Amino acid sequence: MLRPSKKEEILQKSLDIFYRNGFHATGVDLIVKETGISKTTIYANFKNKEALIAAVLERRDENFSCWLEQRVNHLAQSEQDKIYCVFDALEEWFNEPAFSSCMFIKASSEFQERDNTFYMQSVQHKLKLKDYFLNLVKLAQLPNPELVANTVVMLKEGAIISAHLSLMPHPAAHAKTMLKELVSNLK
Amino acid sequence: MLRPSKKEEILQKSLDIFYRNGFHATGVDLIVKETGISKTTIYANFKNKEALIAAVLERRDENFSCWLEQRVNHLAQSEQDKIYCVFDALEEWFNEPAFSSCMFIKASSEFQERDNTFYMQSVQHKLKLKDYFLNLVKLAQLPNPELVANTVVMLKEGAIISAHLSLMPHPAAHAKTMLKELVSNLK
DNA sequence: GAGTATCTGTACAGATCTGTACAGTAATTC
DNA sequence: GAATTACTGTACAGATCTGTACAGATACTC
Repeated sequence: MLRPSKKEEILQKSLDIFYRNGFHATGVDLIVKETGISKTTIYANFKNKEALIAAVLERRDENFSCWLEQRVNHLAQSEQDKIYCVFDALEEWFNEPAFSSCMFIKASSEFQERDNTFYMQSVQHKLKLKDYFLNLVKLAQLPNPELVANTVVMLKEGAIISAHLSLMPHPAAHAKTMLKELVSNLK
Repeated sequence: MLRPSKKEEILQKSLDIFYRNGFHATGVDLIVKETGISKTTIYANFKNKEALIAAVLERRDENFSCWLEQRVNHLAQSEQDKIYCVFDALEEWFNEPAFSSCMFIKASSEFQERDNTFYMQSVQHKLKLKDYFLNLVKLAQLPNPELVANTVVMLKEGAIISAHLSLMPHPAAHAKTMLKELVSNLK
């Protein structure tokens, strides 16, 4: 059996490299160079580059969902507050030096066919988050939770693009304000 | 002198191919195959693939801005209505069979370095549209035009991603509703 | 410490990609 | 209709990319 630590190392470092450098633009030789792990070992752990990308996206999905939930739980003062704290967490993310848009927006930009595995993984990630938002909205006992969850999705995606392209200052804060105003109209 | 029509043909058809297939994933040989124009002629008109992409993005910027302005002018019942009709135009765009996200979101996904030419072209395109929205907001005599223009940008980008990944039904209509509610709170 | 599993390094096959060379063809110009 | 200009087609150099082969080194196991 291969030791799990090597596979983990390849996965984690590849995640960074693909996030930073893109999918098509990143060759396996670059991963070899930046990880210091031989190409033979990489191909012993992952059938091919596609399998590595699939694993990277799966891991990213877990990492991001987990991180977001933890930050929201930490930042929120109450159950009602959680849905708004999503945007405080986003602001933290945008302010990280390594922030460079959302990995799944980038994946679905490079792999656009509807039947492409990576495109579908991207959709699944976004729908999973939408479902999480739906739960938070219900937790806050807001009316019309499906609609509000869609609102949160729209604001989140808009904020990510706005942050990535520096289209405005503090996009997440602005999105949070927008959400609060929209919710106050519902009541 | 080369006839302008060939250069035009290369440019227009390349635009479609890059939009559909991505930048890294599209080789010059594919452009040769799909245009029926020889590689020699392509390289006679464009110094290299980079120059072709730059020209494609420039053209896309012109096409999209022009198309949006025309659709808004056609759809709007009044000057005050124009800013909201941006989202009616977006809905039309999303419903086109060939719709596949925004070319500049995709360009900035594939070319992420801040000093990359294509990344910068993408930012410029988005800022140009933001300026157009600012003018429409002022035309509608809304308070705090800078803020509302940012709101429009955020909703537009969020709607594009939501449409591309099919995260909800009618994202543009939802965004339009959101904008109207937010504006009604300002007054 | 012998044997086994894991990893490295290099080398390379085969595909693909950018960009160029060049001979020949079609169209324009004078 | 001769000369120039624009375009095609093929071929290819050189770089790069995926994936494999294989010999040797290193670490783990009993």
